[in-house]
Amino acid sequence: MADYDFKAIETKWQKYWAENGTFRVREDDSKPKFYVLDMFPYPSGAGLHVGHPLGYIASDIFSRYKRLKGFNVLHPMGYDAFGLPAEQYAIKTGQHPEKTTSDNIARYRRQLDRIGFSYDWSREVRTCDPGFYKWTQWAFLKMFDSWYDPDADKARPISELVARFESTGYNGIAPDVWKNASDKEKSDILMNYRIAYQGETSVNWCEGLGTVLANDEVKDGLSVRDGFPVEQKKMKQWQLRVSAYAGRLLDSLDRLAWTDSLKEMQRNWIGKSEGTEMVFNTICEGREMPVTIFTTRADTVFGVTFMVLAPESDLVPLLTSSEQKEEVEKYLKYVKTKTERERIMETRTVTGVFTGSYGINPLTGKKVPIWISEYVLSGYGTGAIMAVPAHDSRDYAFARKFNLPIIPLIEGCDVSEESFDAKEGKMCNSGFLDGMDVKDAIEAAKDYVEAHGLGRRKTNYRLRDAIFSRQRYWGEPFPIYYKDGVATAVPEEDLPLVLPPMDSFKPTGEVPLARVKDWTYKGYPLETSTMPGFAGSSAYYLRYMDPHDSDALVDRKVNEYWRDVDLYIGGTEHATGHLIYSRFWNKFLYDLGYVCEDEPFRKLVNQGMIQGRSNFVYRIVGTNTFVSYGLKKDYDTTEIHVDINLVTNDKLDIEGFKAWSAEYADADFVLENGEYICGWAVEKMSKSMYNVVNPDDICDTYGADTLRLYEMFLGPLEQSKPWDTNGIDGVNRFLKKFWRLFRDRENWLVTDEEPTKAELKELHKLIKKEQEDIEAFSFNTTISAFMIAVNELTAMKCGKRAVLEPLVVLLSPFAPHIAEELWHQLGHDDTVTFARFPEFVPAYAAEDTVTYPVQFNGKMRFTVDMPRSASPSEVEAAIRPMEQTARYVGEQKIVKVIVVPGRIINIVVK
RNA sequence: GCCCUGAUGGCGGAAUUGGUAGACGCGCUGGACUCAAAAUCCAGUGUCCUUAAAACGACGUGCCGGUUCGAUCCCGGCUUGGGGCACCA
Repeated sequence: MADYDFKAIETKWQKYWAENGTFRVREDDSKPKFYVLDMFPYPSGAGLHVGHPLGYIASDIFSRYKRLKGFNVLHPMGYDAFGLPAEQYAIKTGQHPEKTTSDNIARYRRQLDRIGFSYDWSREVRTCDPGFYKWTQWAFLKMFDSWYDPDADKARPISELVARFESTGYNGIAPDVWKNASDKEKSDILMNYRIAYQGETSVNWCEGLGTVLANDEVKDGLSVRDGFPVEQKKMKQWQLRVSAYAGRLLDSLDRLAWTDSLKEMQRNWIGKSEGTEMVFNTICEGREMPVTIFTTRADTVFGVTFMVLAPESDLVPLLTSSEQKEEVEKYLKYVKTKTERERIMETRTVTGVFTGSYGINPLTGKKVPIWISEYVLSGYGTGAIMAVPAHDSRDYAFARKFNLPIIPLIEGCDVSEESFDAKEGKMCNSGFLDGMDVKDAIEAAKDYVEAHGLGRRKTNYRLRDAIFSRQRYWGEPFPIYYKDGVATAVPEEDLPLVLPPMDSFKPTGEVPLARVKDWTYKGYPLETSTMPGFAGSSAYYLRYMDPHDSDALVDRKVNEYWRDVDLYIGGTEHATGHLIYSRFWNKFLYDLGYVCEDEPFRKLVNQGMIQGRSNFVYRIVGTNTFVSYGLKKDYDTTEIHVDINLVTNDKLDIEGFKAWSAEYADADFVLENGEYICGWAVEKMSKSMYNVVNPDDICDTYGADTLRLYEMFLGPLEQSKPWDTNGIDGVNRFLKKFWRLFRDRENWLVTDEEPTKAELKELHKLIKKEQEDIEAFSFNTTISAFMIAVNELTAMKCGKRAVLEPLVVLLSPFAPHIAEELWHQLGHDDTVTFARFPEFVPAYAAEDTVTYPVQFNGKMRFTVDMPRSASPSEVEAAIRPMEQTARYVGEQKIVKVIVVPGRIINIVVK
């Protein structure tokens, strides 16, 4: 093996690692643990493109680095295989999801294996595997069997709640009421408390997908998957009481080493707002009824000129007068016909209808009309608001449209054109609040309301309970059956409840499982919905710890060893979905004592997206002539995507292009400098733009080590960037140079000679740099440092074992195949994976210069570098010309320069 | 509208976070080796002025201003790319 033959090397070591189980791990108390996790992929039909492995490469480098540092590293991989996309793909290709999923998985695995990851594949999980989803179902049953105790602020077994109902009563349910209730009534009462519960609410119904969706699966009124319109519908669905955990999910964010932007996204999603609930008495045709509203601006209560109800509010029928009934019904009908998307698009159109009833302002006793409008949401607060048009832009727009009065409450504010929403200024027209600063007035008003029994302080969250059922086939069946209409748990010992085989599962309006004959348990009908995609991904990180355990999700002892994920790498797109759900899921399991950490992911790094880099050719309109990029301004041209495989460094392979499509077979070209230069643009990587780069192709032409190095060299991990093959030769060249450091065409060059000082310096500079950079996730700069070191050592003709051996270890996290080969060639029998990370000796890396802090009259101002050998008088001579710089101190003259050799320069000025 | 982020040569990106801006790589130019090419190696490469060439000098981190002896970095105001949230009372 004279030259660097990456193909032979990579095949050889991938086989070796697999056969020897090199990356198997087990609990080992003699070593500190480290858990590195990738967000497991959804095995889609398109296979991996070059963007997918970016995060995996980074986490693999970190895992390998930690192993060298002596950690026991858990680094697993698996597949998120249940859910809508797999089912949609299966329907599109006319195959069974089970088949497409396992085909896709096999394909993914083949692609992943080529890149040389150090996964412990013996721990692989698949969410669609009954052995896995047994524990998804189990967790659901635990949630079904628990309630959230607000006093303890944690989940507890529902049996404790039942005991309370029986003995002392709770929440208005007296012991007698409970005892006399029927099974059905008891079940209905408990449903209001269970963590996993069935409830009738307004849900996102997606006709195109034939199922309901959770909030994070909907964007701009369209389904995230396939972009079908979504409408609000009242339906009875299984839900998870995520909202009960809103406060804890928010508070413990502070403890996590996540990026600020991601934490901010979660904070926004949880949406905490502290305000006041206030009771307004209402009158409808003589009948009186209290209505509670929520506001964050209790200080503006003197400016209330009307009230508004959400169209879906339960209060609407109670507060509609007979006179207005027709108008109201017309309006409700109109609201119903609008899809969620239309509602969003028309945020500026103001609609509404008067109910015919009135509310009484509890502070002023003033009577105000009650309206209905879609700008008030039924799901937030109480579904009813007090409207203060002067200081809320939405109320303002409504008041203008329907000619309702506007009363300004802040001195000097101008509300003739728009409302004054800012929380600043002095109050007026506000009774006892007059003259107060707004911020103080808010507090004073809250105090007043509480003191006079008109309401109470209340914290609201925007986070909603998660809709947990899907009217689809490819998901976990609910372990629930209906005994005389009462939802009942399938006993734990009968799990998993296996998804029944079906040939046709296309959405027909009827839920697929309802078409399965004998979908029953002990003769009772089973729940026919299945669980959503996020169910299986909510606790998979726990299952990796103990993937083959049939008695527990994770054994308590094993869990106490691995505890939590130390480093989690994945995309930001999961910020409001998976990353909320699994935190919730984990906290729930923690409450019940099944896991020992209440947060699952200690540190989280978001890798950026890799975008495609498309190339264009320019056809002169109406001809079959193509003009090179630099000359196209002289012609009227059409831009056409060209397959990037026909382009090298933006130069078109003209013959290849002609052969690409019959249409271009006899095309003409207007060249510049004898070449056809293509234009380019950054776009999403997709087949239709002919810009998809397959990692397999890179492995074929350059090798996996080059691919790994190059993906990291492209730029900072977190940043999104286009894939640009233009620079890949550089890192490939580096590996070849690295190889030649060890041997020339015929011989191995490594000797046992003592290294020189200069050689040791290069090595130790690199050790230091790599250590610092990897810990900071700055892999691109490490690679730069490597290139410098290799260039230097090549120039020195360094063939010293004492330098080259540690160098191999340093390279192994980045380019494991070549490192493994060289490691063995150097005479080692063990694998480089468990070599020791070379120890940094500062003395070797020490610079020949000394950095002196320069002080003026004892105050540090700047630093100056001087050769280590310089004598104090030489240093002083070098400093003297800085007199000009010294002028700012106020005096013009350097009186004295004090040099403490190797330490400090103090310049005394007068 | 609100909240995060970014903006540095022809390109991707460095810069010990207030101390020599442009590391490293790509590309480009010239040279060596070769019959030739590929591969490899060497040198040069921010802009402008001066020059045979350089040195020296001036200007340079999206724009305008500020703080500082000194600003890619800190402050204020804009322009602009990317992402998130959006009738949440």
